[in-house]
Amino acid sequence: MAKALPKKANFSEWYSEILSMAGIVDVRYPIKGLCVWHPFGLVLKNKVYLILRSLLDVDHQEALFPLLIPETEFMKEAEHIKGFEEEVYWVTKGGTTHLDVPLALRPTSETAIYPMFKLWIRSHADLPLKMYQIVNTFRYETKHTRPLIRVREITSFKEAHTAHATWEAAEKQVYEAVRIYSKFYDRLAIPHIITKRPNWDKFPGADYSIAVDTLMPDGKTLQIGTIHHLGSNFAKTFDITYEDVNGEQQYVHQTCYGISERCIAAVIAIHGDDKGLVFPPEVAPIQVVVIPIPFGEGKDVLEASKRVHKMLSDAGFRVALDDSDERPGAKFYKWEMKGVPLRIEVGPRDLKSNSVTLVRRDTSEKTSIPVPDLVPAINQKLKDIHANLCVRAKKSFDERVVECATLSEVKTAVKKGIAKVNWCGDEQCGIKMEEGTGADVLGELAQTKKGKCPVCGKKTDTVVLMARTY
RNA sequence: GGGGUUGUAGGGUAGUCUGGUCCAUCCUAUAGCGUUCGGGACGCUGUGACCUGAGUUCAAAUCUCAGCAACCCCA
Repeated sequence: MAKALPKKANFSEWYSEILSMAGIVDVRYPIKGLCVWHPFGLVLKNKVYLILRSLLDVDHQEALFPLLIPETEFMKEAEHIKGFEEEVYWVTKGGTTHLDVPLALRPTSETAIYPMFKLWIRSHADLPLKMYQIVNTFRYETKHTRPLIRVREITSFKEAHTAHATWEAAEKQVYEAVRIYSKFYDRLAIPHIITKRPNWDKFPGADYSIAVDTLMPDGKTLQIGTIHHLGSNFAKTFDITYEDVNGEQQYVHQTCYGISERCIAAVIAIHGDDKGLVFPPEVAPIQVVVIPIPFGEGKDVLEASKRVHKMLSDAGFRVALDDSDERPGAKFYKWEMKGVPLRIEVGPRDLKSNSVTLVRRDTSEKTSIPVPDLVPAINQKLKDIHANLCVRAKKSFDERVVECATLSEVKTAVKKGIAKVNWCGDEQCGIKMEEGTGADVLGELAQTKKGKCPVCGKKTDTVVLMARTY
């Protein structure tokens, strides 16, 4: 028997094994925190980012800014530098020549983009300006790195940057970004929760930050998106102004919001099971695999399999025919591990009745489908699979979100998931809550509920989420 | 941030304590051939490794130091 995948209950081990066994990434690249996307993993990534692009392309323009940022620009925004200074890679030499101005490898691109915004924005007619780019960014992570989750090169950072005439218009964009991200994760069947990060945890240089978190199988939360209201902080630093209708110069108000390949980690971690990957059909690199079950010479079966393959391919499905000479059982295991949503078995029994056997990855349900009905049947099954993944993931998520009134309740809840607890809003209390439970305050929920702060006992309506985080 | 452990074929390991027996063991992978094939087949014949550098020594996978990398624990 081939090497077995560890059970998903041992999540850490399962996660790193499946990445390598299924061919998502290879972590053996000889620099800490960097890894290589395998072709199969890259197709997955591209399918996922296609969704993200389609949601943004409605009213954002895609651009591409350079990787290097001169120290002189990077150092302009004081809070921003402080937030990143320990994590920046610096280029200090060109060949053998020492550079007078060191160049930063972007840890994020505000300081690359905003000097250009200054040149581009002249009048209120130029606003709002909404741009995004999908690029690699570098952060010298000192904590333990983990593929797709905590890396030193983020290979696929989608960062959007917008500029608006007023603070209120920028805030409206924040809500719009929340809506876009929420829709994105719905398409991936990833349950998620939106909070406003506490002040001590906001993006360096922002007025406030909103975060999208999901819950991993081991009970830790994963931040899978952030949205920042930058106010006019960067506008003042980079002198980004526009002429308003009265002919006066005003600072712009900005937002930025980002999603990284952590979204891929979430898809893998949340939908996968003991047999391997499970993909929502929309992003599955292969949606249907056709497996011939030969007998004797096996020519008839193979011919029939080829016809099925062509029919599905012509119908627009991403379909593979596995006519290698492994045994059928070995093929079943292999394609299940790779997360293919539907398997079609074509064998002598099927041939006799001009039908095929259709097997779902998520439920293992088997059905016999007459060949003429195959295309509509597959369309329906793929829809059913997506719906089932949504329901299944949501259930597992909801079961692990627990309302708590005391710190000891929080401490118990965060062993398995997320604790909901009241908070008076005082930073000192927030820090005590973190210290007392070993968990982090994710942020405030928009919904309120009457209660008391578990530290000072003050009455409050504010509810925060707490969890152990990645 | 602090502490610890480890590095041997594509992956997992034995050998390291006590230097020579080791052109290195086993499982897996992989190539060829044959028998197989409705849930991880089997036989035969092959392929393939001691992290990098320096040191100690007649002799280093084995001992020492440094680097790089991986993992674990604590804050």
